[in-house]
Amino acid sequence: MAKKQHSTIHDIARELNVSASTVSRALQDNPRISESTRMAVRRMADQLNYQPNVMASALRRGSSKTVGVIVPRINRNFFSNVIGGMEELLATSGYHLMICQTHEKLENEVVAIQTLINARVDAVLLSISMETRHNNHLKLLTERGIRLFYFDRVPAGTVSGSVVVDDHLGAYLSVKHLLEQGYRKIFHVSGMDHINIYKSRKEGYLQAMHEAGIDVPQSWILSEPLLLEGGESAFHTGMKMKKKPDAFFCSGDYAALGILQAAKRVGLSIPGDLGISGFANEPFTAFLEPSLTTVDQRGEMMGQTVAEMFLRCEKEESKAGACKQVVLKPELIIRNSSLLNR
Amino acid sequence: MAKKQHSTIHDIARELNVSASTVSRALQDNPRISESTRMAVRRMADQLNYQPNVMASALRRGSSKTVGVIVPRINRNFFSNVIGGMEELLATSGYHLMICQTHEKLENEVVAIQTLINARVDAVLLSISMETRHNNHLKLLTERGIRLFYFDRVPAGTVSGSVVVDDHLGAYLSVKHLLEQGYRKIFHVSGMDHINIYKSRKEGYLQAMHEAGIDVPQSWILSEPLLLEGGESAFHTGMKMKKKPDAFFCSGDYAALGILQAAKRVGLSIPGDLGISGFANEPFTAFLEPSLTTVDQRGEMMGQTVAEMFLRCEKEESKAGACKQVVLKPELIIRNSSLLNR
DNA sequence: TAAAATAGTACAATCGATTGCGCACTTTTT
DNA sequence: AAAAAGTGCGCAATCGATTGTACTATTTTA
Repeated sequence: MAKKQHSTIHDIARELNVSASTVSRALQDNPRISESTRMAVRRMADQLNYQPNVMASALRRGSSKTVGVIVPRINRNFFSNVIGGMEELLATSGYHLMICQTHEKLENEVVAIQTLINARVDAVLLSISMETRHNNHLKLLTERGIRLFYFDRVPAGTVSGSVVVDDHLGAYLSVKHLLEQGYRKIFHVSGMDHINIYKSRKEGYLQAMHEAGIDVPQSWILSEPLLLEGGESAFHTGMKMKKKPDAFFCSGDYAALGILQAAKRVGLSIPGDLGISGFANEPFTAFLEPSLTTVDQRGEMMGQTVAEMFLRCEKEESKAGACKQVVLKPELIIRNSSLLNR
Repeated sequence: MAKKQHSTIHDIARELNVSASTVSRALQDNPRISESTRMAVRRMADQLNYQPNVMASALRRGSSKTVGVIVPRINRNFFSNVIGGMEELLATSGYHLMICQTHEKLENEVVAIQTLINARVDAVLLSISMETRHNNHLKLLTERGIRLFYFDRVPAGTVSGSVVVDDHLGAYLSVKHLLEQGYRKIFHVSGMDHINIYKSRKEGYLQAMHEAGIDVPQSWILSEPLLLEGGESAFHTGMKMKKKPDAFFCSGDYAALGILQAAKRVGLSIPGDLGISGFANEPFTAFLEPSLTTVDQRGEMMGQTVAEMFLRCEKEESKAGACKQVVLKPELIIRNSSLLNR
């Protein structure tokens, strides 16, 4: 089978006895081209099944119609939702996604940034890795005039465009709900403080507790990896204390699951003996027994919102820094793991 | 802040008083360039922080160092695992991923193909949508000399390079396990037959049943959408029959979950009264009560394998068609929903 | 009616890297 | 010592689209 060549504007030009520049302008609806030739060009273009070579045009104008996305892991429910949301919006505006994973390693993040710079992406949408504490590598982007937008995980002190969910509020609502159910000794399993989201969740927790007039001793806040094992370990730490918790608010669903499993193993009833709430609304939380109260982070909407923000900035030629910071409202999803009085 | 320009091979050439072509060749380790100039070029390159413009080189050589990936949905556990696997491998070889979703619509698949052609991707890795029954749109790819590899969902009669999991075997193992547990009237909730994976799973089911000397009437095979509701509906259909099922083998985990929930709602004990097994090893299956027996499809490995296949073909200049079809071994994960005699 | 404005195109340079061909010089072969 | 082979590099064309400038009619204005 002969390899069919892509046709170019020159092919169209030759067929029509005009110049390539005329074809180029006609296809861009440049007003300097007469209606008649514009039409002729269009007709010939799809007769030849012309498809513009994006690389040629990208090379010329310096913009690739591609945006880079950097996430810790693609195969994490939240992030794949975000990416899904982005793709939907950007695809309709003719943009492509280029996706990189950091696996929570700063080193990979640096490489990814470099890669995306080389690919001459028009913008980078980033959720920083756990290890990221400075932003020297991000300066490379702004130096090259590549817009940078953050979502979900934003480095401390960021003023540039970003979309996050109101973690503080999510935590606050969740803890308030636990308090309303009558729980008092609510412990908190937190992540690491230098990641904004975990810090905010902790603060939301503290605010709800303070408003309820409950003094939270340091010992109630357990900093653990937000995994099954972390939850398990937090559960046992809590249960060994003289003043045992009657509920746990976790900054992650897996940690909450770890607690739930550990609690059931030692015969505690949930929510009777122990209330539990998590964070993220992982798909499995709905199917646990009891089903797990959690906070939905609006992943898909977050993706759409960042994408929208980028598109708007692109149109208005404004800087990413000038774009505001959007804060989405999280949704508290009340399920059985915290529903005492019904 | 002045926008720092990317430096080019011409900048390097000027500094060193050599020609751009020499620089280009030096950077490619072309043997016709002397060791000394090669070194000088290298040194100057990173002194100027040179980064090749991939678009320029892509334009010239007609290859973009990018591969397109088309999946039904990014935010589905299995597919995000696959993509994760691909990314890992391809990134280390300097390839980028461009990702499109079809949302199971043929129409979107056609658009995605066209998009990827325009982006001049070096290859397309595809898992077809539910609606895809012909492959006219795929011919566009081969006509343009773009390699096409399939994973997981392969159109009937495909000979080109593909990676699938042995669905037949997975189903066979699963059903055999159910039989060993003593279940006999094992019903099957299947997907649609024109998708190879569902067809294979059904055949695996049938083979295991035949080998056990059990005759499977048509009525035992329930074709339902593989969702919660589909499972629920299948459960009720089965329970209304005079000869009720004592187990269900489902081609999807969500359908299995639907059955599990429906069964529990009517007071059936699992696995005592009813055995259940699913397919896909969704994360939630491990946390159900009882935990769900299922088949793992090796998503990450599948992604790595297709990526590897592409890289190999690329190196050997062989055609995708010449690449063999790899069949991965699935892993039966036995959990409590089917574990009778312990 | 001559000058000025406008419309519609074409020319040619450009984006940055790649590559076939050829030139000059050195080394090896006969 | 002349011919052949090899080495190291530069020239210039090329990939396909974009765009500033120039050019030729045609139309409008003074």
